[in-house]
Amino acid sequence: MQSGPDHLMPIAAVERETGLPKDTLRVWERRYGFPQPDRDASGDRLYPEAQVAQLRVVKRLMDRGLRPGRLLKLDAAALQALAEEGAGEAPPRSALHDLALFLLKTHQAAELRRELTQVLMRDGVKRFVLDTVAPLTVQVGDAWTRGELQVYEEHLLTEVLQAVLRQAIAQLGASAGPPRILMTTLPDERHGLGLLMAEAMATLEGAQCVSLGTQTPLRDIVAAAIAQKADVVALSISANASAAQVGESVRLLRAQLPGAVALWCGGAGAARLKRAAKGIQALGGLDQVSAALDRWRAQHVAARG
Amino acid sequence: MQSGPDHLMPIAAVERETGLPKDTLRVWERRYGFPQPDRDASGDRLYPEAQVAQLRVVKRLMDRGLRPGRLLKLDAAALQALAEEGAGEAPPRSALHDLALFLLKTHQAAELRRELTQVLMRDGVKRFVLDTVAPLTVQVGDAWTRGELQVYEEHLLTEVLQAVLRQAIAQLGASAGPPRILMTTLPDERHGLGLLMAEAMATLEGAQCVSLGTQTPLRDIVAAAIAQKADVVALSISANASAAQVGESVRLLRAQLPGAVALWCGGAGAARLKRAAKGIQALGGLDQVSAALDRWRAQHVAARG
DNA sequence: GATTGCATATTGTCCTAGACAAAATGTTGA
DNA sequence: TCAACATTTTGTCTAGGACAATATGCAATC
Repeated sequence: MQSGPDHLMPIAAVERETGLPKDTLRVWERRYGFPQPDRDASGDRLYPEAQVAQLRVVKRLMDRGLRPGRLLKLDAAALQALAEEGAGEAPPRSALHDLALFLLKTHQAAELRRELTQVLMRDGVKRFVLDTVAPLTVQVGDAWTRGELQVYEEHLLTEVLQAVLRQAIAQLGASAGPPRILMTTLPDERHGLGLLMAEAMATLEGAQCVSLGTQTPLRDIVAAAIAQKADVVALSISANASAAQVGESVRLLRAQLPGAVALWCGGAGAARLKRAAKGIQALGGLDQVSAALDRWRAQHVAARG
Repeated sequence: MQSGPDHLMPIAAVERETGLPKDTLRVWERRYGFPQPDRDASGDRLYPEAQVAQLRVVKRLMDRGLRPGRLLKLDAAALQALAEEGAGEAPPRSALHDLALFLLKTHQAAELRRELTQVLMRDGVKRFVLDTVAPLTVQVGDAWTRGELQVYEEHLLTEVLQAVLRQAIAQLGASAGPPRILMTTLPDERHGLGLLMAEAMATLEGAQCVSLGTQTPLRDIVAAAIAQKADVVALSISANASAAQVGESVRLLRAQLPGAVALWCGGAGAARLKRAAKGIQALGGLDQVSAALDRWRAQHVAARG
């Protein structure tokens, strides 16, 4: 992050940095009076770092379901208070997390990977996912909100974590039994880390996972579910996706999948699904994967036995 | 890819699909009369698949350095001819490539990875990179141009290839000696595959590579080069990046790096660097990594001896 | 009380047409 | 052959309006 209290960014940079489209930034300025960037000699917007920081907080709160109409009337202090209030349980900040963030900022990807692999070996897959990976992603999200982390540094961490998790999954895969779970995300979802964590948890519990990766078109999900004779289709839904779009997609998917195939949704975005329609099961967290599997097996043994 | 001869896409979808910003699409229509999309009831643009296909070809040719002013006057046939002419050596289409594309389209990532790893074991790292990975990326680029591959499918292949290459590099790393090479990309470069191929080649030749991953800010490259006591800084530059931006960045980097540190540039974008300024060495292809290393070692032994 | 239906408010994205600075190209002179 | 300058090309930005999709508030019903 460039320092200097009066560091100014053009609108395209703000779009990259915050993920808010240029059109949206302009219309917010017109409607709500915020952000209110400076202008250069030819009238182009130049956003002070402070406003960009506030926009990051706004983005974060919107991902939790709050709406811009309210947020953009608040000043920086009120916004900050709201963010901290809603943050829920203070994330346990460990020495490992600090080390990871440091390695990330100094681009020592290989070192970071080695460190994480070591933790994985020491704690085992389950504890690694629940106590290290999941909190780390939260920490990194917070660090991004505070402007301490570049977007590409977040990408780098994601890459490293994915590599470590894949390696872990590959070493588990041998003893796989039912149910067969088809894991993927919806077409506009680009976050694959949650998916991978879920895959690790499920594989650990002895399920047989087949991952299609991210951004699979609905028709392909359906086709693969049938071709692979999946018992369960599991979707990972991040906080980014618009609730409406997701709801529609999930409903459509449920309609097109064979009735016998269960549909599980996890991730921050899954919590925002209205009342989960029948035939759609929302998992509140990674720790519920195990319970969901137990339930499925109980029902299935009963049905078959 | 949705079929149907009259499949229509809104402008946002075209942006996603082609990588051409909405603003650019609109100004091209105003200036050159192409593309000329249909309109829906409320006047919003709807692009027929044929025009999107042509836009993909235009994008491809622009990455080779051609300018839109010329390209957009041509009709589909002329454009196609130009594309095939410039394509140079026909890429050797092997059975493996067809298999890889098939596995990609059916989302069988794990299977694909297994297949590629097998080829890697059979052929060795050098032949794997030169004969399999590099041609495969070309094939995939072509397939994208023809609209046969979704963007996310390209991402998926990239991920798989990166995983396989990383694994290969990790197993080579033991016997590393001079020169120490710091490998990375410029800040706006998001393609990391070329970097990884280069790293594999260099590691294979006994060099000691330290990778910073993609999108490293200039200051961080300089800082890392000094901290790591690098002999060489190697940049991977894809066809996407604007030649001017790249030129400026490279010049700046050269100025800030210690004089004793060599600066190597590779990738399709490196070829477009004007006359390479003194102190900047452009590598024309992956097969030149080995020669560049030999040269460096010869000079360095001579200087020291 | 919980759910459904409908009116209202909010919100993101798209539109037009103009402007301008940065980059590429062409031209001139050493 | 190279540098300096003029011209054209090109991408990105601006303003203010519009509209459809979504969320919210409220009434009516099971």
